[in-house]
Amino acid sequence: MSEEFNPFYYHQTFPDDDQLHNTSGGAATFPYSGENTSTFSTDSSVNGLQMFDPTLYVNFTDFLHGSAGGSFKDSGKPAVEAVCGGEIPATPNSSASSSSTEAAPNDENSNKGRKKGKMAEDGEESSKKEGKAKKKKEKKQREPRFAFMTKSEVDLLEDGYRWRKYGQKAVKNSPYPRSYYRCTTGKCPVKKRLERSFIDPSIVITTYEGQHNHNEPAARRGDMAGMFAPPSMLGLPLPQLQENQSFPQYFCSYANSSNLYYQPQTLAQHQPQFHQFTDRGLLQDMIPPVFPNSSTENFHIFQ
DNA sequence: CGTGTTTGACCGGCGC
DNA sequence: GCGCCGGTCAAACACG
Repeated sequence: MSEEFNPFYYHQTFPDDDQLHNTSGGAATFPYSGENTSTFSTDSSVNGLQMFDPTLYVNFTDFLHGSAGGSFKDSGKPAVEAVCGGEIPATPNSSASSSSTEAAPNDENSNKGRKKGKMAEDGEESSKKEGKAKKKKEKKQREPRFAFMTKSEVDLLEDGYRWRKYGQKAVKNSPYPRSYYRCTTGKCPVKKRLERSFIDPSIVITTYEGQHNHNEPAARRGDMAGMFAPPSMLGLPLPQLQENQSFPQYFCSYANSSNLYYQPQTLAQHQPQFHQFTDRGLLQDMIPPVFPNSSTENFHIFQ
């Protein structure tokens, strides 16, 4: 494995969203760095995640290890850094909230419809069928998902929310299992999955699904809230490019069925999300992330 | 005792 | 219809 963080870039798509899969390639010019024109391809995928060829993204590495970014290897402590990718609905604000409110009851229904498990011996048939019939009515809709990768020695990264693990499964073709977590705050529908990349085991792939229905992360220790959670998952407005930004250090993108949105951010913006762990997992000089109001207007679009 | 994890069974979708 | 697979359930367990 290379010593440097290899910014594989994952981009989440829905299984039935083949528009993006049909995209054979494209080109992007990164703002503020005229010569940084890269191509991208979407011909490979892993577990439903589009995987961008990292070799085409040398400039990402430059961004991530740019002058202001510093080295992530300059201490013996576990280091973390992240590249994120994801998908937002066509109208991020409205549909995001509606989808989350829709999903909560759905989830409950499905749980009730099932219940039981190995304990079932007697008159289970009826309830089983009931559950099936209910299920059949409407195809379960996928929540918007947002995947990003973090180079970290710890699997479960502190993101300010409280999570309960509810499952673990072996991942096909990977020696590393996938863990399933649910947000434990109230009836929050958000789930996340964690798995290590089998390509580079030092990388943790985190996939968030759904939107938190509570504004504030349930700050547990008040230290790292919001560190690794993508802004959209925090219920925060998406970050906005500013006039005086000169060096994008952090790359964040979203895609819907027709467009891939991306947005570089300044170090100042992403700094709260990129830093070293100390041995206690605490951070010094923590400042809250600042995400000015924004919309997809502020994103650049691959077409 | 409350909270969180482990783990085998179960469910439903999907491809063959 | 069958088997595979990803996702989820929930009892048992661990721990503070």
